Formats: sequence, C-alpha cells, structure tokens
Amino acid sequence: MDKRTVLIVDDEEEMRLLVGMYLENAGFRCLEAGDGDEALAILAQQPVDAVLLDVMMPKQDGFAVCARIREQSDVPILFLTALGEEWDKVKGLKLGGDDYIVKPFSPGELIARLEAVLRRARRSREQNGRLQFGELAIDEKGRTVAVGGEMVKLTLKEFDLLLFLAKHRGQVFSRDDLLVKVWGYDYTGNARTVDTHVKTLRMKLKDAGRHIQTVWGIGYKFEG
Amino acid sequence: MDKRTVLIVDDEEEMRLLVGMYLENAGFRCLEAGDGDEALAILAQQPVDAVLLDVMMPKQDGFAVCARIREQSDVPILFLTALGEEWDKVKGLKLGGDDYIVKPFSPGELIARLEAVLRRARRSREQNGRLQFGELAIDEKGRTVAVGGEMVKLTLKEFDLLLFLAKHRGQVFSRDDLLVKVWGYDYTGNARTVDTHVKTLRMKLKDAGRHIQTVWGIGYKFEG
DNA sequence: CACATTTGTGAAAGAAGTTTGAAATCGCGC
DNA sequence: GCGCGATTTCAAACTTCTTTCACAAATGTG
Repeated sequence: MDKRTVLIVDDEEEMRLLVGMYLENAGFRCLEAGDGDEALAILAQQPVDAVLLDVMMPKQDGFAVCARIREQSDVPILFLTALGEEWDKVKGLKLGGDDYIVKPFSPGELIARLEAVLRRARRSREQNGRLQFGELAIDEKGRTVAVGGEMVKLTLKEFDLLLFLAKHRGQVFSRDDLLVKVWGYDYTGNARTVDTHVKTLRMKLKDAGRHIQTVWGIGYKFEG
Repeated sequence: MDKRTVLIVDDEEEMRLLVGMYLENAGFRCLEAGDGDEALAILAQQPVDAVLLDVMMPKQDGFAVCARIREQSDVPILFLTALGEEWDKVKGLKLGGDDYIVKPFSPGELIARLEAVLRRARRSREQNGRLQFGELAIDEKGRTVAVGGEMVKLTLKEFDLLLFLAKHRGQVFSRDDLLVKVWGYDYTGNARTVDTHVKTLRMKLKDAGRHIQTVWGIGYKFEG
C-alpha cells in the first residue's frame, strides 16, 4: 500500500500532532514542518500529495509560505485558519491555495476537505494527460512512464495497453475487449498476444507491475 | 547529461566545500571563487547558470560583486546571508540579485531556492524568445541556433521544425501533426519529408541532436 | 487427486517503422 | 530562363517491435 503523503506546516507542535493523528487514522502518511523554510526543504526532497498550511505563523505567515511553494510546485494547498480570519479566505485562494478550513474543525471535516482537494488535483492532472498511481507516473502527451522517478522505456503497444487500463482503472477487460480497444476493431490476431504484452509490462514496471491484475477466467484490470 | 553549472563565491573555503557538496549531490556542477575578481574571471571564461554569492566577504562585499557581475551578465544571483543581516535583503534584491537565503540553511532549502531561481530565469528568457537547453540555444526572433556557442546554419523548415518541437518539449507529435503545425494545414506532401528534416537537423546539431527523439510508431518529440 | 482449463514464459519468425543516401523537383534571386 | 540551394520523394538497408507457438505453471472442478 502506498499511502498518500501530507505535509503539515504549523509553528505549534501540539496542533501538528493533533492534525497528524487525525490524518494517520485516516490512512495518510504525515510530514511536519515548523516553518516555511522547513516546508520548502521537505518539498524539495520528496514528493508530497498535499500541504496543510497554518495561516498564523510567527516568522512567515501562511500566505508568504504559500507563495514560495507556488514558485516551485503546484501541490494542493489547504489553509488552516482561526475563526474570525475569514477575510483571509480570498487572499489565500487568490495566492494559489486550493481550499481553507476554519479552526476548530472536526477530523471528519478535515479529511473530507482534504479528500476533495486531492480528488480535484487528480482530475486536473488527468485532464493534462498525466496519471499518477503511487510511484507509477504516466504522461500521455509525452508517452513516457516513470516508476519511482526512474524512466521506463515502453514500446508502442505496451504503452497503449497500460494507458488504456490505467484510464479505466478498476474495470476488468477480456483479452478480446482489449484487442478491440487498444489494437483496433479490425484487428484479427491471436488473443494471447495480450498476455505477452502484460508479461513485458509487468517485467518492465517492476513493483508497479502489481497494478495490472489478472482476473482469472475473465482477463485483466488495472487497480490503482 | 549536461549538468547545470553553479559558481560559488565565498571567502571561506569550508563554506564553499559544504555548499559545493550539497549542490553536487543534487546533480549540479560547481565552480568556486574566493573573491569577486576570481568570480568575474570565471564568468568571463565559461557559461554559468547561476551564482551563489556570500554577502559578507573581506575584500569586496557581495553587493559590490553583484553590481560588477551585472555590468556584464544577467546570470541569476542568489545571495547567502547570515542571520541578522535581514536588512540586506532589500539592498541585495534591488541590486539585481534574484533571491537570498539565510545561513544556516538546509540542503533542501538551498536546492529549492536555486531551482526556483533557475526556473524563473528560464521563463524570462523564453518570454524573450530565447530557448536554452544545455548547450543548445535557440533565438526565435533572430532565427538563429547555436550549439555550445557555435552558430549552426539552419534552413527555413529546419528552424521552424526545431522551434516548434522545442517550444512543445516533452510532447510527442506524429509526422502528420508536424506537417499541419509546421508546414500548414493545407500541406499535401509526403509525411516522410519530416524524417528527412529530422535527419539533417540531427546532423547539423551534432550532440545536441539527441534532444530530438524518435518515438517508435508515433513520431518525434523534443526532450529538454 | 486427476483432469481440464487458463495463464505465464522464452525464443524465434514475421511485420512494421525508421534511417539513410541519392536523385528529382521546386522556387527564389539574378 | 538559369543556377543554386532548399525541399521533397523514393526505396533499400537497417532497427525495433509484435506476434506466434510450444511448453510450463497455476488455478479451478468433479
């Protein structure tokens, strides 16, 4: 299981721990930063799926940090703001924040907002032709695939097959379905060809090959 | 692989080594200078992608060196400043520095700032119609191309094709796409024409020709 | 447990796409 | 209209990918 990673930026350790607990209960992996500099350092080092950013911080406020993050990354940012700072909403969202949540908040609300922001980010990425499943990244326009940052060279059919399955993740397709959808309706070859491509895909994708699953008696599916 | 080159200017050797180590771990090539004169000498001799400039130096402080660099170059400059010299920020940035970073800093923060500055510089160059990929430089307005400082003479179609691909780097185009985008929607010739132009481009660009990649079964793309 | 069916694998033939060199054609300046 | 560089066409040589096939391994069944 690859957990999604959230970076919590808040000067108060207590708040970080509290939020971190909520998130970990909900199955996220948490990183913490006490100020903007730490946050930037972490973001530069490892991929993060979302940032929770406190607005009120001593050294640099959340908006300044948000602006600096946006210089180098379009990671989704969710502001945490105390009651009565509502005016900040506009300011924050204009600066490239994706949502804001007013303290005090319930675990449920936090998770719901976070999931919503992550869903939106995923959709937006997919509209740009970039699919991401944990360590597996697929770039439709560039026709490239990377596993854990490492480029993997795929042939035409391998790429098309992977892309199709990934775009329709969760759905099972028979070999004949795949021949029609990926090879074209007028393809007349042997259905076992699909097996061979699945084999090479799994081999080339290493660990990430587990996304392509065999459904015995039916065919294959991509599980993301 | 063409590494990006960073010039570190600091009177303390220890600091130069430390920073140099950080940068080399992050895949940069490092040059070092102990004072402003050395720095200028190096800048005059070889292309540098960014300068890290210590503010506090005995012979000539960082601001003076920055001003002298700016007389001859618009290379991005990142100041290194000790805590408590915050006022220097304004002065530094006004003098043409692109960012500043307060010591002590983490490797992650250094790299993040540096990448941000380099990205900004690239965007600004591109808005002026100058694209740069390692040793390959394309000037859209002047319709000239240079590889490692050496001018390369391209014909009309060669230049248009290269420019289009470079502007849309990372994206794959079929030969037919390219005929429409570069030759015009009403072009009716043979798609193999593209191959020939790619061939001559690769030949003329020498090493830099590797930026133009064949995507088997689809077409070509520029990888920068 | 033995049998039937389905899936995985490795190697090799076959198919398809790309590169290359040379020749034909185009088109602009003179 | 001529000359010359630029552009396009063409086909052979070459490279890479795709498919097939036979057998091994795994899974489900009576």
